[in-house]
Amino acid sequence: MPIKENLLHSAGATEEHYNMGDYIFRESASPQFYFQIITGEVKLNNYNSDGKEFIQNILTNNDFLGAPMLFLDKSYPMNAMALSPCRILKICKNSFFKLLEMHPDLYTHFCTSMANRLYNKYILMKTISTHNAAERLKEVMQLMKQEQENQSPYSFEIPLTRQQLASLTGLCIETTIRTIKKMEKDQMLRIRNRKILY
DNA sequence: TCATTAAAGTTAT
DNA sequence: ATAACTTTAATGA
Repeated sequence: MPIKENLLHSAGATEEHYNMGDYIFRESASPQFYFQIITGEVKLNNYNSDGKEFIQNILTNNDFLGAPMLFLDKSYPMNAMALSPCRILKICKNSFFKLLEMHPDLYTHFCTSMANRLYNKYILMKTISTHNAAERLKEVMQLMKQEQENQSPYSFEIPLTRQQLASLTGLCIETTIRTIKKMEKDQMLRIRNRKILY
């Protein structure tokens, strides 16, 4: 799914380092680069007027950041912040488009990646807007788990804090915690030293 | 069914 | 130590 590292390098990409808490880009800035995570985790988020955070997505190794906006003459609708120390490949818009033109197969793969992200976004949004707390949380966990090799029950440790889970589903943290406890009782997940196994 | 508030326990830096 | 995260309980929309 990701674009090969050496290919990006030969097209002029540079490797950027970010510390935890650093912004990669901010809401309303204008998109100038294609970013691809080598290692680390990045969240895409917004804050509402009360300061409450909504996390759009949490991205990790080999994911790209904010790429769809390169195709539009619009500013970023969200922030991107490093959740851990990150190594990220960065290449300017023009070089990126040249690269895609030179490699039509790459273009296709890239479109597929974007479509896939969009698809998951639709799934999550429909669940968040129509379903109860347990179903919302289950959907977030399911979407993360489907990337995993091992699909057997309780094999996947959710790499998110309760807080992040709440911010991804639009729930408050207390409801998130209580609902997770209830889901454990209902055998939908297990909890081992505070970590959620799904 | 879920948010809010408050208070306290736990873990990570 | 201090901040960040987790948990429980009470109350109200």
